[in-house]
Amino acid sequence: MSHPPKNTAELLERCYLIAGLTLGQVAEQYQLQLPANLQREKGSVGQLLELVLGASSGSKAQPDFPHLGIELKTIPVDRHGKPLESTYVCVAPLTDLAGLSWQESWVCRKLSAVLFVPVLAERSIPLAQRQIGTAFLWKPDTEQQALLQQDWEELMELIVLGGIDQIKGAHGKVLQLRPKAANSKALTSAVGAEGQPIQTLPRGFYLKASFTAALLAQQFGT
DNA sequence: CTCTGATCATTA
DNA sequence: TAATGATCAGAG
Repeated sequence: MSHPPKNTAELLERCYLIAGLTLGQVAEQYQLQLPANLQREKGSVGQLLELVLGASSGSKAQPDFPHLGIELKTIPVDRHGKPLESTYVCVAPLTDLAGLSWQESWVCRKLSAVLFVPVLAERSIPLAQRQIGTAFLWKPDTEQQALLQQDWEELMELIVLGGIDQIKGAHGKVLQLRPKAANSKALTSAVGAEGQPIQTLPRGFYLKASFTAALLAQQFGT
């Protein structure tokens, strides 16, 4: 629907044009149907925003705005601006990990520049009435970068050493590893405790809600 | 199946 | 009620 934005300024300009509007108003402008609820099409809000802002990558494993190196994330918030959910980052690689460094990891690359679009998303509010907030571009500062790197290295070390099935969502301070699959029967290859190949649930990296809460507070003030 | 977009729903 | 583990839809 929208052309990809030429530069960051143009992207932010588009965000400001929709800030304050409801999802229903934006869907109407683009003549799109919103699902009755998110129980089935959980990703529809993100996909609507991708369309409106001109993201081009679809389901490919690369930033939403490749030319700008920017990743788009809608973030559901309550009336106080607190995140209601953790934020998915990317799938976790479980094999062929030799020599993979933080700097070249997908987590580091995707999080180098993230356009967060807050959406008021308390469950009591019908989807069409949910209001889009003021987007902001986040780049991790030195401290945030260090926290992310620490968690990533700890989690990856466990994966390399065959400890993936011991990893719980509670691991990590700001980054967590959780299932990322169609259901609990989906399987992918990984490394077992004895170094042998095993089948396990696919996992993804997520930013904990407490971390994104801090980013929102940093942006908008407590 | 893998990866994208995420939120749901049960547990602790 | 927050957090963890489970799940849904679409593109490729």
